[in-house]
Amino acid sequence: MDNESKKITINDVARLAEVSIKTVSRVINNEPNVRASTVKKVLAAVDSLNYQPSSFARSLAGTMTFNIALVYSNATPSYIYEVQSGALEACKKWGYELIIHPCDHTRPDLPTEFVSMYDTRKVDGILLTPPMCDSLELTQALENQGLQFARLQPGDPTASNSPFTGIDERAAARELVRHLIDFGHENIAIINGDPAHGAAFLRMQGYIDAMDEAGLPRPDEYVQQGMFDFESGRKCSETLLTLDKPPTAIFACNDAMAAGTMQYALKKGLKLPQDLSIVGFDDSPTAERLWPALTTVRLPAQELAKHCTDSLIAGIRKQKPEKLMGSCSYEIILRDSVAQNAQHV
Amino acid sequence: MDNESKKITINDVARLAEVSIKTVSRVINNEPNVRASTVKKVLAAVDSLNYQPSSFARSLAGTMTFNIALVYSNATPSYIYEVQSGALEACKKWGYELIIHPCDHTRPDLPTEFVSMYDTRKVDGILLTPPMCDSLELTQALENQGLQFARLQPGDPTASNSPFTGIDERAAARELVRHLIDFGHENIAIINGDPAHGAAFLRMQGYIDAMDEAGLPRPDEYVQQGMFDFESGRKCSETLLTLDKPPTAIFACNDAMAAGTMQYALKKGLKLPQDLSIVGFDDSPTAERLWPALTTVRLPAQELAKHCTDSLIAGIRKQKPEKLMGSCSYEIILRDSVAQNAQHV
DNA sequence: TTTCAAATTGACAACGCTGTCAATAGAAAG
DNA sequence: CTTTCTATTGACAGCGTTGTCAATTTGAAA
Repeated sequence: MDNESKKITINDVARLAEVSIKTVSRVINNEPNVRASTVKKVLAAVDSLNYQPSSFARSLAGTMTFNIALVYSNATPSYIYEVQSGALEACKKWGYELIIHPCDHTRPDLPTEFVSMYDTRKVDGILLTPPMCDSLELTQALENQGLQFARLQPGDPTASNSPFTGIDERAAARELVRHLIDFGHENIAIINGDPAHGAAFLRMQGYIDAMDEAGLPRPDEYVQQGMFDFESGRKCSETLLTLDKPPTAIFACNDAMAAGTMQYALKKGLKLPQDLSIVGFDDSPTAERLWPALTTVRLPAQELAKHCTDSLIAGIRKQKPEKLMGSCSYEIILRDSVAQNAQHV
Repeated sequence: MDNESKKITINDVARLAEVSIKTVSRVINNEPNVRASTVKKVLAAVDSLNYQPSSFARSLAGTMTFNIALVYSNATPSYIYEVQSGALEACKKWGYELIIHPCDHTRPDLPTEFVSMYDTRKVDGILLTPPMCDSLELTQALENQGLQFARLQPGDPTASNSPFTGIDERAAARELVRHLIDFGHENIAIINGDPAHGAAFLRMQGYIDAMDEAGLPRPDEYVQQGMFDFESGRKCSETLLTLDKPPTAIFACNDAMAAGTMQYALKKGLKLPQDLSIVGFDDSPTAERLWPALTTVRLPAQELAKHCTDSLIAGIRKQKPEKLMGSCSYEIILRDSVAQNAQHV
């Protein structure tokens, strides 16, 4: 324990290493053109003194803030928690701080708000979560201002050439619906997600892919528009299950809506999964706690966020990211909410 | 829109207001001994220029960092999300930034880790969430170092004279168990939470209060030790429900364990709530999504965190907090997981 | 050996604010 | 109308870095 420890500055390190403070600064920042032997000397001094550069001074004097903003709007707590954990990991690796910035994605002055964070030098870049990563208006505004950002789970990666990370939502949804079909279901409905989310579109496409491949009909009334929340899941399932010819399986585009569906069905007295098979998407904590436990696809949000943040910072520092990738692998989690179609021949 | 806008500094404001930069600084920081008319002039200049002080320069030059750390360990995502939202609100109000700091509460060098955040001037204070708010070793170490902190939901508020906020967990638990008793239950078991959490102790006390008041027996085997997680809820309920004389109602000390209990019971073929009444604690998002929807007590985590953070910052700034209070009100949320005891006379 | 460009290093002035302390203005007292 | 005290204001030196640019050293070519 160091008692009476004054704050260690770059001057102390410079003195101990017998170089100028500028050279210490160069070493700290990995700048080129420093003799290897000098680097060694400085590094030795740094950790002998346990020196930690003052981020305030660095930000004030330099051009970087070493801060990244995580912006989210209208979010699922557990999703944000995972995203944040991943982003934090990447930030730690690079020595960045994560600024948490909840906002409202429907506000028209969002671009201004973000650009201002950048102009006032609060952050060096922004991590855009859904649905903001899908707003062309927003991403283009940011691009025009030369603001660095990365997109988590964008519906259309090519909508911007900023870094992005996601899973192949379309393929995952297709595979999930295919699973239902394999269980003999033919009347499969979908509860779609908030159209502001690109993911909603992709999941719907996956549904279409699987149904069309199997040559199954997709009547209009089997396509319900939800909003990714529990309540909309309930409402949509009510509509579906009171149809003359109700579906025997429902693909809810996320777990929250699947939970709503499940609760409605149970309340109505249906036996699950015998009378109705349900699948969700996300593998949220709730999924395994329901009964029957929900079959869903695991969205590795933490991993995605980590790589996305890593790419963002790498871009800012003009270095290579850990892994060059826009896509992570997903996993279908088989649980108890799907059964063989009883009406099947 | 300001095109070509250079960064506005305190100098610009001083020039416009025709005062020295020091006077602007005084106004910005609400320091005393500035003539009212001067304050007005400066304030006018400030918002005419839309001036935002540089937090870096402020932190570098002054003694405050304007940062608060939110530390958590081993946490429930939705709980942390709520806490964070509340803390963020309070921070915004005071112009502080929230530093998110996940950690491991079992590490022996936690005190050192926190003190170091303070010594290296990363933060001005720390918001301690459960179970860290209950570690005497930790709080005393922080107190000895003169580090400012506040405790969210401490088991024993008097364990430190630092600010704290919570609900009356004991009374809430008592009321909840009372509810079960009112429904004719006599064989009521409890699945206790992680003993590292003071809240677990208080909830248990509430159970004891209610049972003793009603003159009901509390056999040892009706008291199971859980860990606040889903899995432990399952395990404990298995033990309880395979007893010779199983309980007709179970008080799980949080919703996650209640969900585990519910899933086990359902899997076993019990009819809920007819065969078994279950109550939880927290009112987590999962609670309303289960079927039957869970009767529980609403823990206003966001509100608690907001006030706790407010008190923390107020203490740091040596000002009065918005509300002087250690306790918020809770609410019993009646849903569908409790039924009249069928075995009752 | 001499020469010259490139590599390496350092001196010093910002960066935008606060702390200290001295200067000034205003109010109360004589 | 002075004098004294206090409220108000300003000048200036940091805070701990990085950016700029000049100085010095090095290495290879001449």
